Amino acid sequence: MTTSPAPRPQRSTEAARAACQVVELLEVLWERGRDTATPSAVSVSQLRVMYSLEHDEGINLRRLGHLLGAAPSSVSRLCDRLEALGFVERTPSPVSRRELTLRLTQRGKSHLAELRSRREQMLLAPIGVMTPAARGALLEGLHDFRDALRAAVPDRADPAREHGPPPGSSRSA
Amino acid sequence: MTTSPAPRPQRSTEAARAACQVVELLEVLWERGRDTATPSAVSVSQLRVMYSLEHDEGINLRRLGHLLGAAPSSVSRLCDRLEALGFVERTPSPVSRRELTLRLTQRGKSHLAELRSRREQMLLAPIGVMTPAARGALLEGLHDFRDALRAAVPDRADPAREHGPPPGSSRSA
DNA sequence: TATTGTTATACTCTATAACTATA
DNA sequence: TATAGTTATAGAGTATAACAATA
Repeated sequence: MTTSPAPRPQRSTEAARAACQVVELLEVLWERGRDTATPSAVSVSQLRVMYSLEHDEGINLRRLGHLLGAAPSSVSRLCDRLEALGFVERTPSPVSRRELTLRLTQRGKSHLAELRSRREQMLLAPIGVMTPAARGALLEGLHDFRDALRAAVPDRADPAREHGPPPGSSRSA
Repeated sequence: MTTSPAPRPQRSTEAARAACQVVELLEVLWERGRDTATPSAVSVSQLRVMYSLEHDEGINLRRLGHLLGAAPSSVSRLCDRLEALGFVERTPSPVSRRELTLRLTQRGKSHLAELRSRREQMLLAPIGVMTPAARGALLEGLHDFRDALRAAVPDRADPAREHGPPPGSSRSA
């Protein structure tokens, strides 16, 4: 008898653990040289703003706050700095005169591209010492993982969640 | 003989890009629910301190600053908070009365373990929807990638770099 | 009145410079 | 004098609360 497909949940656990370990290493590696690398360095918080604006162009400030899990006042201040850097643009909303339209500027997009390029560059050496088989497995696994994560990360400009608290709000101690 | 090993550098580039994309998603996902999840939440900065102390137990404050790429004063303040939380312990060094010995407390280690457990938990659902083959590839690829990163991330308590003073000590009165 | 964005105030993180104690 | 750690001061990120303009 063929034994059951046996989901092997421990494989998932191991993969999750490995992912955490990798991210921890990158948190240290990338953060360490963050602002020594470029003249105008943006903070992690500012970076998260830019990610969100890249994905959801033209959203308003409160919506951005929801995406980031941040208070409107925090986002307002973040946008102050990003606007001063010329990376983000605040324009009046065409639909409501009390709302803003937030957007990455071309300069902001370029900066994001450069940062990504630098980060990728830092990974090439470690990836280069891996065996071709391991490299292929990494590529395949990460692609699928990324797609699964995109589906799992909530919101991402889903206006339906404007009013309801997410179902997972169990306030158990 | 087997046909050309053909380094295929573009495979590395693709893998690096996929890694960046995954980390960006996790930066948003994990940060968003950071301090809503637990009563005593530590910031990303404090977390980096804890990672370093976990790996290099008993180092002094300046060494920790080097590992983090942070100024001694910043590290001192970070340790103030972490000590107040009961996660880090500052004791006099046995070898020099002007140095400190920094260590995670048992409570700090537990907190770290809980945080990791929560993060892993958040990944189980997305990993669970992947095909078994992709999951296996992810696991294998991440393991090797992690090992390669560990070798590539410099320092990690290498006392040889104690005296490399960054060029930039210009003092104009 | 309810909502959008901003400002007021307070606390944390970070850095440079000044300071104390030790080597 | 040089080094290890702390404190002083300042700028940035964050939150809650109060506020102005708009719906």
